[in-house]
Amino acid sequence: MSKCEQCIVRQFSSLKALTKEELLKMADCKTSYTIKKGEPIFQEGEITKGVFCIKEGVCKLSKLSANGKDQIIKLVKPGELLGQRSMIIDEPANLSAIALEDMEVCFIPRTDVMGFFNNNNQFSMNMMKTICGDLKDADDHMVDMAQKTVKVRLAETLLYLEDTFGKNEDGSLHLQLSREELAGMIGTATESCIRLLSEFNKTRLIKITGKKIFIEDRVKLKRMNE
Amino acid sequence: MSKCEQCIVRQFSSLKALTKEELLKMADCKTSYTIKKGEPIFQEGEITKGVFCIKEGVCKLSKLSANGKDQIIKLVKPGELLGQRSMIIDEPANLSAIALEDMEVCFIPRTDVMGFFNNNNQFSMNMMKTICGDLKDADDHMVDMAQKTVKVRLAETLLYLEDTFGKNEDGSLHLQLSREELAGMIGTATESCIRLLSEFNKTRLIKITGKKIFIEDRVKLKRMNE
DNA sequence: CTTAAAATATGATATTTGTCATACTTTTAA
DNA sequence: TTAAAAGTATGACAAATATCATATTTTAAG
Repeated sequence: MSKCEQCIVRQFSSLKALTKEELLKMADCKTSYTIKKGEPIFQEGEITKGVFCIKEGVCKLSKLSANGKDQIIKLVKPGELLGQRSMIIDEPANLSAIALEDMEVCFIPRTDVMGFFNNNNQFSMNMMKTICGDLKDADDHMVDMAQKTVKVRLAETLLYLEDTFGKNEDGSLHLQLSREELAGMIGTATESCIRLLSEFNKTRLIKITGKKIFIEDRVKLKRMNE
Repeated sequence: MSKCEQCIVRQFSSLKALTKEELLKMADCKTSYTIKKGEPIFQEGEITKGVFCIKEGVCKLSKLSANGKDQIIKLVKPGELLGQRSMIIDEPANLSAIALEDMEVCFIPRTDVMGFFNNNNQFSMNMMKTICGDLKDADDHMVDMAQKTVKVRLAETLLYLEDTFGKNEDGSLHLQLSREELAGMIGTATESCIRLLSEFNKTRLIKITGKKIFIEDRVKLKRMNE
């Protein structure tokens, strides 16, 4: 069992407020998992009995809509926690978490997290701030969905992907989403997404080489939402 | 200065966890306001130095989008608190709060709420749960925005308005929104909203008499999102 | 290596939604 | 009380987006 004390990613989440003693205790109660690309960490409606800390790999939080399409609400990266909301209000998961890359995650049982939560004010405050940040993001995202065109949403999403997950050495977006997933992020039909990507490719806003996407003109992509 | 102890609406918010002593203290530090229909409680970007408790009247939380349209994120009713998120992460308001009816609200300064927050675990837990609930609602709402048609969103919104704010004695929706506001809730152009209302009226799903809207066929309205 | 399945791409077309113009109605203020 | 302003309504049209069909390319499985 690896030591939580030495885990770098905890610095990026609410967990950074935990004391050495708490970290030792956490190392005892946690379980580590390896999750392959495409596999779920948990599914919408499932009762999650704790919180997951992402050590490696990116996953999507999505929800199945009545029309059968998967809407992606958020992408989650190493250092972040999953399942905080469900833990606090003790409800089944509202979203599914599915690995977009091979992942390493640690599971910490509800009772233990709640223990830290009640005893360590800084920890609960951090978690609260994270959730408040998520709420702000969700509100902002909702306005975009309601008021911006698919084209603008695609432009914004491409920039977000580069800013958040970076580029490969060749300059292409590091996080590779399928066209269907990209469509799920911007909330449109897969065909519409593909069509707009082609258009962006033709107008030199991006360059597409097989599965790789290169952002060629950040300025014009940014200007689209004005 | 009225007594918080005797205020009924506090039962419906996180404030119900406060002790008698805390309520007495709160009565001392709070300020009561009357806000006329159409007036703001606070605006997007404004620094709010505390939390508002709604005693009477309904308000909308909205955000101005780049295209100049106001997207309504949430309607807030008596008993609920406003400005919790901004208080916790100490940021300017992300949304504007504007009265839809004449309102009575109490303002409680940040430092006082934070005092209760740090000393009364049940209170902070309640507030946290409220925010988690808001986050769930926002995520669900986002999926609707992205995946459902304007027609279905209108049907759902009408049912929501009846369920949440009730009917007048004549059976019409108690909360009267302008067509523009209704359009802002469902995220569409005002004309589109009006057109669909007319259609619903013709097909007897609703009945429109001047500004009044009567829901005539709940079952069919509900079935639209299938 | 070969074949089936999945993902990507594109055309044709239908549907939805937005925009602009304009008329009518209600509310507000002088 | 009346004129102006705001809100509501509707038509005509344009633009955005979805859907269905089908071709091509890529990936996965045997």
